Amino acid sequence: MEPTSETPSLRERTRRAVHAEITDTALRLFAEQGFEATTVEQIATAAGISRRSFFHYFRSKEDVVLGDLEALGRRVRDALEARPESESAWDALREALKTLHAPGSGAVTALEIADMYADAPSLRAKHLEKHLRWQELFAPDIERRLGIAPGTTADPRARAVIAAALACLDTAVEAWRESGGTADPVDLFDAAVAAVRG
Amino acid sequence: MEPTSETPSLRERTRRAVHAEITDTALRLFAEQGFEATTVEQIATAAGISRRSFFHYFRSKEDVVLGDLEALGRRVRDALEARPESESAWDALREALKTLHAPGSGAVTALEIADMYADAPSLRAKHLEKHLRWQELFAPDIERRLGIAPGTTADPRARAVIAAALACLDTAVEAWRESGGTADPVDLFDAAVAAVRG
DNA sequence: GCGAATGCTTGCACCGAGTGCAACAGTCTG
DNA sequence: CAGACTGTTGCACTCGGTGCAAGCATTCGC
Repeated sequence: MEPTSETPSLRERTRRAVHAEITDTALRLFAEQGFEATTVEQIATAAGISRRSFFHYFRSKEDVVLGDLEALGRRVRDALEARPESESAWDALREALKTLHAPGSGAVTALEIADMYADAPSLRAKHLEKHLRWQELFAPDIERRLGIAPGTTADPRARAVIAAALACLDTAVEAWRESGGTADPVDLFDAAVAAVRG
Repeated sequence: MEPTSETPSLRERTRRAVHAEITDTALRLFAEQGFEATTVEQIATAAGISRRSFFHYFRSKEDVVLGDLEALGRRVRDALEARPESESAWDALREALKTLHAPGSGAVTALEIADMYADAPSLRAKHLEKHLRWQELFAPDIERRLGIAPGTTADPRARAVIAAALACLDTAVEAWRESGGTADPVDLFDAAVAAVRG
């Protein structure tokens, strides 16, 4: 066992460093020549590791861009569960999703990331795939807010509401990208949600 | 040029026959051993053609299952545009999407297809990808119903509503699959839509 | 501090999806 | 029948991704 909260042990530190190095290198290459045109071979070489090692750090090329959407999902879920008990499913979801509107540090801008999504179908695909996991992650809370018994068999309602909210998020981001980053993403998101709720 | 509406010419007929043969063979294999466990090699051999020829008929392995979602999308769009002018975006979409609830002929049941989706991420991925095309296909009509000027730059609303409706469809189908095909898909869909609309 | 267990890197061989190309066989037209 | 056209096929290749085993560094127990 390693110390989990102590100094992260040399191994852990180098691991994180390599991870960061790969991420930076890859994102730079993606931004320069496009996601699909960049091979794992190139990334590995540029990052100073072997092709094989790349796959020890990332399960797929897409995962470099996606980052840790798993952890992000948990953060949103926590924000969701922190919303007032009385708040409606939609309101709680909308506010919880706004916590995603974060700084965006790093040399590669959020706009460039959005551009990658725009011309790489496989990237969009894995992104949407992660959203399906979020559905299950948020479902318990949303079921409660909708007044659905937790064990209800095959009830599409909670998942539908969550999927709809995530669709609002994605269309808002896409619209923001199309605006060249000039529009306010939160406004776009709110507009999308309002339109969906009729 | 070939006659487009005449007797479809031998070539065209054999082409269709081979297409159908591949589809049947592939779906049977998928149902038997699973989508991912089935290789294109196997399908081609079982269908009596070469691996290379398979890719002359289908762009990808997934396309065999997806069928012609392009054409299906156009049919839904036509149904959408046929809805009364005065109908709201949501109502029109909901009713138009119900036209998808069709017979389902063929040796492989709709339930088996749904099962394939359930355990093949790449299949889900391409499916969702097609939905993005549908978004653009339905957008003009929905923008009109929402009272948005057609040329409006980067407005997420129409696409958000469409994506939300499609999400309802997908979650309804998924819930139907989980019920083992016992629940009524149309009821599930209506319930999902009602929940999303708050 | 030493040896052993552990973990990371790497090369290698392999698989499966998908593509470009060129040769070949069948069909259709003049 | 000759020539244009179209579909089939094999071949070689690219790329993402995985299993395996050898080698090297680190870490842990004594």
